[in-house]
Amino acid sequence: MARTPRNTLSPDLVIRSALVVMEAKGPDGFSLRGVAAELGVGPMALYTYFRNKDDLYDGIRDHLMGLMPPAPEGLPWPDQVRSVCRDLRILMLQHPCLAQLLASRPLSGNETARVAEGLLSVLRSAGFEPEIAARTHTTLFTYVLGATTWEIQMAQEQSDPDALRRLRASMESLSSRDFPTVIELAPELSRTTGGNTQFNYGLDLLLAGLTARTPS
Amino acid sequence: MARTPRNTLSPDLVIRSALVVMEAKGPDGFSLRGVAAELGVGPMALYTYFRNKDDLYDGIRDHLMGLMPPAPEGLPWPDQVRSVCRDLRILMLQHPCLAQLLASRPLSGNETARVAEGLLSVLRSAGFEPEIAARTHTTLFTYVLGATTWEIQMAQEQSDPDALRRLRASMESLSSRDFPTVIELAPELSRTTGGNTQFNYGLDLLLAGLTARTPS
DNA sequence: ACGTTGTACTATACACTGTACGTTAGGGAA
DNA sequence: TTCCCTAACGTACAGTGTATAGTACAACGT
Repeated sequence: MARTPRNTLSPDLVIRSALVVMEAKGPDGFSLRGVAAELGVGPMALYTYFRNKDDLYDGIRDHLMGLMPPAPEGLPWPDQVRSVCRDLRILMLQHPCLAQLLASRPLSGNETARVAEGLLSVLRSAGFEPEIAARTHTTLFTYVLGATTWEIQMAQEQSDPDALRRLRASMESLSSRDFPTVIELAPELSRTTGGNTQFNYGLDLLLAGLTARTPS
Repeated sequence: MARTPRNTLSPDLVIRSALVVMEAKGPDGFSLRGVAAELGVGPMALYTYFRNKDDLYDGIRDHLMGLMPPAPEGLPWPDQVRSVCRDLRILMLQHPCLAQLLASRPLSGNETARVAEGLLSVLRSAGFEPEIAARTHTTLFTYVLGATTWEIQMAQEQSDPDALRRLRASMESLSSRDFPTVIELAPELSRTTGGNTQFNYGLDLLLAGLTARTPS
């Protein structure tokens, strides 16, 4: 039996292969068997390094978070915050599966903590009390999560002709008496370009509210 | 063969059973076979009313959106906006699967359109230009989506003793030299009570930014 | 140099999934 | 009554995560 040599695998190698499979087949087509095949290994081999599929997900998430650049230094704190939020959005757009991984699994891991540390320390240095800093952090994080998840969702929809056709059909079927505003604004609402503008708009609203509460 | 009589099923009945299964077994344990069993029917019977599982998801989502109360009238617009956002959050908390359904499927259906119409018309009446109203709508919606998804996630985590133990372990393993702020604020960040406060904090930030841009 | 042991990987198997396909029976229309 | 349409059925398939048991290899103590 052509048994593969020992120690060809490692947690990191598994994670990288998992990422390859995930980006190739999409989060839905992702399977442990696919990862194992990518590695030329039996499906159960992965269980040496990860307790189960969710555990592997956590590994992938933390690995992706490791790609986040550090918070920039030497800028006014609102610009630092803006920068971190934009970087996270960009990373999520580059790796669409990250959105799902962030939304469906608890946060853990060193890289994830590193990112949190960056944003939190910016807020603390800006003079926010601990509790307010934590609340602000959560608000910013969840805004980026929701906004970017939605952006990815819209983009995928727009790229699937079948989904697009069905969406148009369901729009057409709306009574223009009952939903005048929705119909009036349908083009704006399903706009896929201008994602930057949309994201920055909401982020600036948050930052405007925040700077109005800047500690003395 | 004890064949069930004709026309015992209907799209609405299927959706209601699906909802029962979903709330009983959680979104992960949800399966078409489970729904069929709940209805006392073979798995393939569902395909008479829904093209596939995703189509059924859309039906459930729209059904849940039908539970949204209409936007209140006779209040200043910021209070109307606040009310709609809070109502959506509450609905998502009552039906945790809604968060997932909103994040992973495009919006369609009459009830979903009704909710959008409510918020959009409030914004238009407040004097926002069409494009700004649409952007604001998306911002508010995505904030509620992200914030409440996260809140649900935290709550589920807190209720699973195994997940909680592993989270604590991963917190302990963080170097207090590299992540002083995360460690200092760990209690605040993983706080599960005070979800109202957290949600309202972010919502108020957005509204503060918005009212600062109120059209003349 | 040689058993021994722990471990990295394999093989098999199970319960389960969504759904394609073909069949059958009940109710309404002619 | 006859016929047809269609709602619900049964069967089958490819695929899933993972429990369990087995196997061969590397390192180690003697």
